[in-house]
Amino acid sequence: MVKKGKVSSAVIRRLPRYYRTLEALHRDGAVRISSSALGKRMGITASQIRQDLSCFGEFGQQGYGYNVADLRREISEILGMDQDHSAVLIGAGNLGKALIRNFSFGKNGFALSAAFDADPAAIGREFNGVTVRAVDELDEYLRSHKVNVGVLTLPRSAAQDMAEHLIAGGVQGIWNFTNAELDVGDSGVFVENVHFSDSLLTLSYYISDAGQKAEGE
Amino acid sequence: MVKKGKVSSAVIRRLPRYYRTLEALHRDGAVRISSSALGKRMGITASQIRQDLSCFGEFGQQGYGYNVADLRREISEILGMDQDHSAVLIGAGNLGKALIRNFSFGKNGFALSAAFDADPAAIGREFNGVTVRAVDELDEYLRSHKVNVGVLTLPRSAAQDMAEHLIAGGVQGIWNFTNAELDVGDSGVFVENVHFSDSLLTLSYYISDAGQKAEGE
DNA sequence: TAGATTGTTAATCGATTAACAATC
DNA sequence: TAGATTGTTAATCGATTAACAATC
Repeated sequence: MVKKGKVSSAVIRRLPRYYRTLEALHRDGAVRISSSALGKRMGITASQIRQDLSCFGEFGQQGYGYNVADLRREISEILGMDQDHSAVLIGAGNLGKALIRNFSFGKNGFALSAAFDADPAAIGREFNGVTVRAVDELDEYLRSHKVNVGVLTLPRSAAQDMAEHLIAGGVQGIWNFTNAELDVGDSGVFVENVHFSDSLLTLSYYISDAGQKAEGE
Repeated sequence: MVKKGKVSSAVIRRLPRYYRTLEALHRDGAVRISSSALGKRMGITASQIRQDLSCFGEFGQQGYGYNVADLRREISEILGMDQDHSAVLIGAGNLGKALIRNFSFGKNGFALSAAFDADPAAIGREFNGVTVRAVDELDEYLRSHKVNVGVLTLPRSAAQDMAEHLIAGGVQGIWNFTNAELDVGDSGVFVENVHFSDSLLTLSYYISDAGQKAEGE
């Protein structure tokens, strides 16, 4: 049912939001929704929703709209949420611990299987069922376990080095919380950045004296 | 020197990255850079850089390029980094504490002046010079202090309610780390979302079986 | 000066929106 | 059936890239 050509990243970046909205609708007990109702709720056009979905298949029914549970499941499959991805986290400092304890990897289709840290004081501690190991053990761990994604929550200075270990270890993606711009060469590894700074500076622009004109998201 | 019309959000979202790159160049001792060299480093076209910058003024010199330190400062001003913004954080759980301790608000032009939490056990504790207060005191705090931005690092269930307190208290922006889609009505308050889930799901798509075609950022 | 590089205008490309026949 | 709503094609809009005169 899921066909894919080359889909633009603009479309891909909207998929998680569709998923999240459908999840909320489902939680509220909605059974069906039309593209126009969904568009109104999300603040985008019905046309865009239908156009986006048409990249992957036909999920609706004329005169009816979309079944909420079905469409949610379809999108979750498109996003690969059913593929039992595994992840390891590197850098069990404040942010790393916050992710281990509060972020639900499971709900997003990931199993967080291990965490690593360079600080001897952190090693051996366990958070939310995940034990912190010595970073020296990373290479060996990657050899003996299938790991799809490495999560980088460590100081910028160590980021590139650890990224290279992850790439050598065969990960397919890096979820990068450091401020570093990672160089993955021609490895084909996908880097998804979460740059807190960039985000706050964008906000800064819009609330600053000169940026007043443009409002909204 | 800084002129602004209505600048597209595509341009705005690139500004922090320009700033970050110029910051790195400056750290490495670079004095001047041309749009083509900067473009090569960032993986975008020289044309785009010149086009982007032209929204705000003329910062270069024919035959020379741009002075790194000057352009960095110009962009920091465009982003409002010199405007002494203040912020309060709501929700001093793991993520909130991680931000208080690790994220440099100061480097981004913000002073984090207070944190609030609903849990009595958290109240009174101090992290990185910021004391955690009872969330009941928020309204009064906002009345007696000028606060530009509220940072939401609390459970989704409480997010909308707290957003409304922030809006009533006169903030201009909300930095939202919760998974909730906030409704700010016609307040004009700008919401900048950091949706971890959306980010990880995007990564999930690109590393999943069907998403293989498209690589790179 | 000659070469390099800007800022800007024009051309291209891609993404969003509108329209509508198909059909549940 | 009649009304509603899809999937898709065409039209529009906006963003990116190319080209080039101006000039340091």
